[in-house]
Amino acid sequence: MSADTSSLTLNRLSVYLRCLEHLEHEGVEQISSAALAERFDLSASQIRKDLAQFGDFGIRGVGYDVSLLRRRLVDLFSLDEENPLLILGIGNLGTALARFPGFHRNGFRLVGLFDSDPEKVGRRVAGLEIRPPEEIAPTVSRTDVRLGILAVPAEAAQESYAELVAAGIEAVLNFAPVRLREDPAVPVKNVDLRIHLEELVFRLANGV
Amino acid sequence: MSADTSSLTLNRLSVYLRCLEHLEHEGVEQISSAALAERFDLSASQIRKDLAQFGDFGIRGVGYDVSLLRRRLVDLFSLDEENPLLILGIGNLGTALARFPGFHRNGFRLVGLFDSDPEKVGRRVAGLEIRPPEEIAPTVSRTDVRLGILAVPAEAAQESYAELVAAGIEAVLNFAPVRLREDPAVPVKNVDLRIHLEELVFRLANGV
DNA sequence: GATTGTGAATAGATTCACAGCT
DNA sequence: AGCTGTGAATCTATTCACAATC
Repeated sequence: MSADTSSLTLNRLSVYLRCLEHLEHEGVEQISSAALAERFDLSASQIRKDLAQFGDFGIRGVGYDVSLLRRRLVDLFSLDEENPLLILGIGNLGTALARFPGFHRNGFRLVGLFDSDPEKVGRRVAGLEIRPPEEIAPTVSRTDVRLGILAVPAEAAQESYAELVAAGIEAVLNFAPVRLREDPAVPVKNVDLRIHLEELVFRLANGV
Repeated sequence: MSADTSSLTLNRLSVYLRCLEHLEHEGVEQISSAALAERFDLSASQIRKDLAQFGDFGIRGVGYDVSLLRRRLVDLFSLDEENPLLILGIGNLGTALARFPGFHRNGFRLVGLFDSDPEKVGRRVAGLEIRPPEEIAPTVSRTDVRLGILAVPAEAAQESYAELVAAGIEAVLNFAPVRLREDPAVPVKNVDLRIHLEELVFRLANGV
């Protein structure tokens, strides 16, 4: 299947999923691409093209069945299962992420919290006990967790990424403001909060 | 000046800034676009094109002066001043963001925390007292804060955005997983953590 | 009559390749 | 001799416009 889908398309599909959840909650049953675009300030032809990559989800002359399309997208992203996650680095940000509701429902489940600081090991956050990094590999074997969230300080990020790779983690969401040297088998998605602020400040200073 | 710079370019410039900070810390004084690209897995011609949009920062035959280029980028993003920020919604995520070191140095300064929950008003987080949303407007007048971070639950996001707009905030970083109906004068950048996880899960399930 | 799915057209971003400096 | 800055070439993404379908 289309493994060559761009990040742009995939990320828009996630947005459509949020919109559909919203509409289903409101009790809307059918919607056309034009109405969806109007309602959430999207592009109708882009919605159709994005969706058409994965199947004929709509009905010509009618539109899309909100609930059915939502289920299709949930299925596309394997969100019907509970995808296990672990977090390495339980500082301020790691703690907040551990408590973040979106990581406990909606297709994800936190199965481990790790920190190299012996002071933190043994504490409980969000119902899980913080464990030392040596225990990542056993957790991977036990739970089949494939996704790791990296929330360590910038200095430790490269080394911590290597620990995740060595333990068998297959993809990493990196919150450290550092460009990691990637292992080709373990893709990294970076989330750098300052990047967004910097863009907004630039635009404010330069008139959009 | 080029106010028509794409987000793609601006975000890469932020990445270059991180790389230069790293290099300066290591004591590197000069670097060519090719070496920079090699070191951080970037594209040399793209680095040159991105930088050339804002001036002739390099020296032909030599490369870029690390410290000088870093200062140019800091200047470009107005990070030499301390850009004031406020946060609306001091739950788990808002609290973590308030404590996030990147929002206290590196060109930003938190000047206000707001929450509509009377239980929370009066508590102190990261050295600031949480205040009710009515006090956003006075804070805007007093501190000239232009940037607001929205960290409220999804249901409250649209209304809270409207409060920020009404109080005179000029740009918003939205952490709620909702597409906001935007006021054309107050741009929104969305940070949806689930989007990234969903992309990674999709790629794992479909072989990159 | 309305709306999808899609090839063709346009717009935008990246890479190439080299002339122009140091 | 080496590396930047940049137009031209390529690649990617978005929008248009309409035939196919309900």
